[in-house]
Amino acid sequence: MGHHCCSKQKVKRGLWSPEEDDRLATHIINHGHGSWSSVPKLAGLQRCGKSCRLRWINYLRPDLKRGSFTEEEERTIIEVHRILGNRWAQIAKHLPGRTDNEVKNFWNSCIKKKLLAQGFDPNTHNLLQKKSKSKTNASKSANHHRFPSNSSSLVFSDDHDPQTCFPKTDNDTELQNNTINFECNNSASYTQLHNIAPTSDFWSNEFLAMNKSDSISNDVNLCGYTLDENSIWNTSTSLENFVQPMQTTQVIPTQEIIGGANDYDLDASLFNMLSINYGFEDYPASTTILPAAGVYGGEMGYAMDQVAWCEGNNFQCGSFAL
DNA sequence: AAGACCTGCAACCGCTTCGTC
DNA sequence: CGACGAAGCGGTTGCAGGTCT
Repeated sequence: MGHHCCSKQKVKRGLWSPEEDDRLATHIINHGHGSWSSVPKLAGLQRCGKSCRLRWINYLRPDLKRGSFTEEEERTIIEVHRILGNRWAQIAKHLPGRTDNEVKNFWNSCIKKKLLAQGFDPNTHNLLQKKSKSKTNASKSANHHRFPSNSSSLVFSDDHDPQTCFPKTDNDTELQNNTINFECNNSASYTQLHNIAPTSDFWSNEFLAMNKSDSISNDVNLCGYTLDENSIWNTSTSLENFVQPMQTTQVIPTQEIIGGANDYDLDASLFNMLSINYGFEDYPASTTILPAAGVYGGEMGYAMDQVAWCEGNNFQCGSFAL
């Protein structure tokens, strides 16, 4: 079965011969590709336009880099994939001379296996978890590893449903102390406050560094950052590197949800519970994440949260979900 | 040596997005 | 605003070459 664009034509398929490559390259170098559907005819090829386009983009383009991926490229792919997922074309834009097809193949044949061998889920970049007997129990118990043993205020019992947790406060007072308090109200025995805060190292070293690098999408999937809970959340109530929010705060509206509902599990709900909605106000010359005042807004039903940061006077915002 | 199996990669397929009318 | 064609994109397939048994 041929493509839609060439179903009426008699087209050759399969591997390209050197002669075909030469015809196509010569034509495009001399005349440009214009409309791809007209390229086969103009170049004298028994191929469909779609096939010509692919051959040019993936193989004949003069600016393509040949050879194996470098370690630097590999790191870039992993980092960008952690944020963007399987958006190969977007990932390839961060690797000059590489094509989306090449990146995709490299991911599937090499990086994926490496991550699995290291115990990471290549889809989520989280640590792989052992499957338990029942889905419910599995999801409930699986989350303990996220938090360090010394984070006593963040330990939940198996009979506790994190989805019923909600921020204790919606006023500014506690936020201005750089603390985020959650209360679990489904059981009297779990009515305790949890003071958590992202560590400054996380934001400054990981998240901000990424967003300084290039034009990464505003849609930020932070699930990967939950891998090293010690570097993300701590129980400290002081965040010396955080800038105090202003009294009047612009809350960034919710943006596109990343990830599908299919992936939703207790990991997600737990992470959602611990997530923070940040709002921002113009804060000159700061590259620091700003926790906003009055950000809770009673919207914990959302399966996602927002985060934002500023670089100079440019404010960025993103959403994350699992 | 030969067949089975594995791996990497080029190419295809079908869906989505974009642009034009 | 909807229809249509072109382009873009990601998942999948098929094949050649390598490795294993």
